[in-house]
Amino acid sequence: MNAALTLVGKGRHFASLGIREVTRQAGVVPTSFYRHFRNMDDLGLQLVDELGLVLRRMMREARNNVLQADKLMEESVGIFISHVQANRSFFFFMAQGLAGESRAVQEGIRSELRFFASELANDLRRLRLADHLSDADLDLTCDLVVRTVAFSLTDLLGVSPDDDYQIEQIRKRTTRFLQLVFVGAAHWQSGEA
Amino acid sequence: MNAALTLVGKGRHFASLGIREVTRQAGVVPTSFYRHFRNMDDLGLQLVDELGLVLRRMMREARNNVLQADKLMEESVGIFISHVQANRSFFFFMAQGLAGESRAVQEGIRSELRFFASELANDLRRLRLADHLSDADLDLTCDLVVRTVAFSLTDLLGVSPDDDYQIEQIRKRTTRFLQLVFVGAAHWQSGEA
DNA sequence: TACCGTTGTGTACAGTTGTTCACTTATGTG
DNA sequence: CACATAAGTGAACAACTGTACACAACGGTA
Repeated sequence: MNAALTLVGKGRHFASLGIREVTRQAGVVPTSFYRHFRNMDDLGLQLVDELGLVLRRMMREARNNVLQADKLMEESVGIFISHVQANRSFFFFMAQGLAGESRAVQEGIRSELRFFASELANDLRRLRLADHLSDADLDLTCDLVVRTVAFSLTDLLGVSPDDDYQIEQIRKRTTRFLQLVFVGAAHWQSGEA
Repeated sequence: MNAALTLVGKGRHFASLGIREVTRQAGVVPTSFYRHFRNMDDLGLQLVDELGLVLRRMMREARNNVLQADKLMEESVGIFISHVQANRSFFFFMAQGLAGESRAVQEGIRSELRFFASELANDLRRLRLADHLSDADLDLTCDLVVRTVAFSLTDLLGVSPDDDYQIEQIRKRTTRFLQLVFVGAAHWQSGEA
């Protein structure tokens, strides 16, 4: 799994990886692959599971560090970006998988995102930051937030990890996107659709 | 190019396509490939160009059909969805390319999206629908709109093209996302960041 | 009609791929 | 220690890959 991730981190697309290639990178004979996975799809699914862990760690850190509500978005986006930097390959895999070859991997990642959005909704409820929104409208908002951040991932992975200027631009832009969404949510009234 | 697109439409990922595979699908001998393209990346780039045409057609139709501002979003999302249905393979290619293997293709698609966002900003200015926003804030809003729609693409491509119920759900959800963004834009004041 | 540039063909080759099988080696538990 | 299970090995296979080359059919223009 590390080998596959490494290759993805080097810019290869997961869908184009072969068994021999992965085992070569892992420094192991091709047949060893079958001791652990049935095929590449299987490996992909297990990577999705590990990705889930990465996302949960990120969520936990965000929850711990965002105590006062006013800096909520800046801090969260910052944490997001630093986790992406620290687990670049994983997030490459995630970005690729969203439109990937394997339906199962695709669905796995999508469901991680859904989970993330629902946890976010819980937190906002708990912090009483969304009292005027119905459950459905809060879900809508959180879904949009997660999508926006997920799309920023594409930007982030497109620039070199030490191009601090560009990363800062992405950070600011993403933060403003979220502010825009929350301003929308603050003035949202259910009936208006 | 049609052959490659067909394979992508069948669920294959562009990055995993080979020259022989594509020529086989095209009903042509492998060597013929080199009469038209230097390699698969080259083919991808030419597909991006054609994708540009598809997007421009879509934009034109949206401009013609959205005369009264009140139904702007419903109509636009509808047009978007019908174009996706009519050019499914192209949009598969686009969704894949955003996190694809070839940096050039990736940048090409991204620049199509930027163009799209800037045209959208022009239109909104022209229709005087965004008079209270600075140019920068209007750009921000339009960028977010385009991203949101682009992400919906992933949802749309994930469901069967004749699953009318699910498509309708996506249509409604995407529309509401856009409404949320525009409510945000309407109440946005530059200073608040 | 003769000609030329474009597209397509057939053959060839060396390298890579996924998968199989019988085998050795490592690892941790009773 | 002995032993069962897990992990890794090496050789072999047929199938497939990208690419090269010399040659043939096509289409339009002079």
